[in-house]
Amino acid sequence: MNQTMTYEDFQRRVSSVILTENGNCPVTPVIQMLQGKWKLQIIYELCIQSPMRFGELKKMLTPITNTMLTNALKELEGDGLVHREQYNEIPPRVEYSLTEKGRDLLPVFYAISQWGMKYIP
Amino acid sequence: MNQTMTYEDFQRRVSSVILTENGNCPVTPVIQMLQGKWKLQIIYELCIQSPMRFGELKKMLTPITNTMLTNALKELEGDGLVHREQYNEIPPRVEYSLTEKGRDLLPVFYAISQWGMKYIP
DNA sequence: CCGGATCCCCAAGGATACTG
DNA sequence: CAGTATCCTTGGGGATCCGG
Repeated sequence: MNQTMTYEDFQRRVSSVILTENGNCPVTPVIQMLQGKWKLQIIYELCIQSPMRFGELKKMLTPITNTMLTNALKELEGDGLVHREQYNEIPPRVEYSLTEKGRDLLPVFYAISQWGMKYIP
Repeated sequence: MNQTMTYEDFQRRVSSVILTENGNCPVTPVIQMLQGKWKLQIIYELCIQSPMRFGELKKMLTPITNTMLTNALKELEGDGLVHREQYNEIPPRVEYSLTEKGRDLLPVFYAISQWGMKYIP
């Protein structure tokens, strides 16, 4: 998959790659899931260090606002990529980490990274 | 890269995967490049058949409007993913095809597709 | 400390009419 | 046929203030 392929090779393979049996494209929902100004950065921070508290994430992602961080984390949790662990203490403590589903995105990031290193100056 | 890895493996590898030497993340610009409601569908159509004329693309992507298709194609051409070939005939004819840079996205689509087939019901 | 609730802004998305 | 030009709508992104 890594060397440059001819257009004929590409066309021969593409239907099995980006189209499933029922005719749906599995790529679109994944791209949509990773959209949003802060999501990739949040995932990246949780890759480097995990778990992370809300305040730690906010500090790393400055100048993100509380609202934006809360919304992004909720969506990531809703998509099953991030796990939220709440401890009922005073003062409150909440820790975020990647799920297995989130960690399984690594091959995706790897492929994108390879492409980016080749084509992004 | 394909079997599930432990979180320790993941953390050990991630910095080399989604962070380059200069500290920039090469993933973000690629995701941004693929954003937009119609771009992935356009790329997909050009994978299946190429070259395609403006009207053919418009027909395949119904109910896309002229404005949206024009904008998306211009951005894709500006990013070097799509090639535009104009023939000075009457009536006018313009054909679009993927560049090598665009075809090289196949490993990315493949990785996303694998993830999607595992996690998207 | 970790958010929720509101209100605002602007760019992306889109409908419609027109043209070389 | 392959677009342009124009105007309109929508929702993601964000600032600010409030609460358990």
